Amino acid sequence: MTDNVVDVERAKPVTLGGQVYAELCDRLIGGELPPGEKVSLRSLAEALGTSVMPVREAVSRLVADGALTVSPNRAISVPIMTLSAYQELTTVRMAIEGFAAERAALHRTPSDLTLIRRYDAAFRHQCVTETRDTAVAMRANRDFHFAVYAAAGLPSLMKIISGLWLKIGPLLNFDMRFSPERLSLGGAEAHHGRCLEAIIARDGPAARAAMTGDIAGTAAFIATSGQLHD
Amino acid sequence: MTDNVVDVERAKPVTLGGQVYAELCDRLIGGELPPGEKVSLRSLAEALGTSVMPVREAVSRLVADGALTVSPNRAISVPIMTLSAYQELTTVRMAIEGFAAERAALHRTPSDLTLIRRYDAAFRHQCVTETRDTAVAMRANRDFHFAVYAAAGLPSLMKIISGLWLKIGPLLNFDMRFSPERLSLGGAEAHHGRCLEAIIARDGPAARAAMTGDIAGTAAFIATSGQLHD
DNA sequence: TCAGTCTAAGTGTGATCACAGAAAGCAGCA
DNA sequence: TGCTGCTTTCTGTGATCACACTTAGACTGA
Repeated sequence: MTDNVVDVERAKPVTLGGQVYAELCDRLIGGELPPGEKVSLRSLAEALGTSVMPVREAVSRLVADGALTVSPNRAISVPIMTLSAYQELTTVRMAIEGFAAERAALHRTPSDLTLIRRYDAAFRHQCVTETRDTAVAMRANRDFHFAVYAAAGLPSLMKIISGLWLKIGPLLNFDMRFSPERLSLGGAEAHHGRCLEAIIARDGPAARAAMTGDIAGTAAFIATSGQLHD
Repeated sequence: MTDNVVDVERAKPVTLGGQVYAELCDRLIGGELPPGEKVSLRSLAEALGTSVMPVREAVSRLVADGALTVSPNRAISVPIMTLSAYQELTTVRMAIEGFAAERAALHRTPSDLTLIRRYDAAFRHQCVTETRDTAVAMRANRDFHFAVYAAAGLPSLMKIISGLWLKIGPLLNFDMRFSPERLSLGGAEAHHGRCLEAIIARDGPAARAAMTGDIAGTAAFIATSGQLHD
């Protein structure tokens, strides 16, 4: 989890394996690899123009993160989330990301605040515009969240949250492709707005409440999409 | 992080790389690899009787977890924690493990309770006995904590906590080797007792308070050992 | 005795080969 | 048409080799 794509600022990894890891992270949270998709080391290596070695290392890390699963048949695929697993992940996210938002409200610097404001405005713009680009909107949403988490000033917590988003990403983005009009159905704009205000006011509990509300909202949205079984 | 050693129950990994990963985790949290120790792929492979390939995969995962670091010189070593990094990790631990304890108090089953009781008794026994075995005591402490976290019923949270312990382990256990008599100085027994009682009484906030108190106590103990700089 | 150089061993990373096992495609029979 | 059995391809895993780079050490020179 040294250099997840979800990190706000990222440097191009020096090692080839690291680049493949970053590339796979991008595809994963971008919804290009839908849940259940099988992944082959050799075909991926050929597609990326490298040998299997860097792909092996990247996939190994992704499997360790839980972003990919290896079947008993040794087949690698994007995990198909069950309803209970998703609910569990949502519970964990509300606790951890809620805590991060609370810390952010108490420790944010002025530069943190301008960054958060910028991404909030970008997301809000995508919500009201007619020619809505889902990918851009999702990117703005991600940037907003991680700008908040970065303001908490806890790098190791950011890495943990990155790992959580890596698991949530495929489901979230793949669903969004099929129903982009429901982007703001969970009330994301409202939650973001309340979170931003709480951070401005240095009101920790309110920031936590807004963030957990946002997560619960998107979770409810996903639950109604019918992609989850079990 | 598929199969950390710190997990309470673990199955022997089928793949050779997984076995090496488990072995390295054991050495790491057991204090056999002190902070700053350099690690070589080939020598490790020879010591474990395998080729470099499985070691490479294991080390790659450990580096991704932050349990090992690779220098700009591409040298792999156990990271030397700075004081600020340790404080940050402690903050994160108090939030996450505190939440886990709170959840455990609310969701524990009778079988969870018997397990927690057993490990608490084992740790307490090591604290009062004359012929104290530090390694056994640390093992009991770890088992107690993870029995509590397992009772929270959130597997993904357990993996996250495992990752945190992987970073804390070397420092904690290596320090303990030099000052075993201070094992109970942080008031670990008292905190464990209060945590157990809170879990029995299904008192979430009390369980969280006891757990955060325990973590803060060991953190203060480490801070006085003088191993931390910067 | 000390500084400088130069060689040799060791480092991680990437590529290629070898191997056991699992799918998949396809022919042949009922 | 539908099922069985074989064969070919493809899978991940482990081992080995190649390469650029760093580092430790001995050796030479002053």
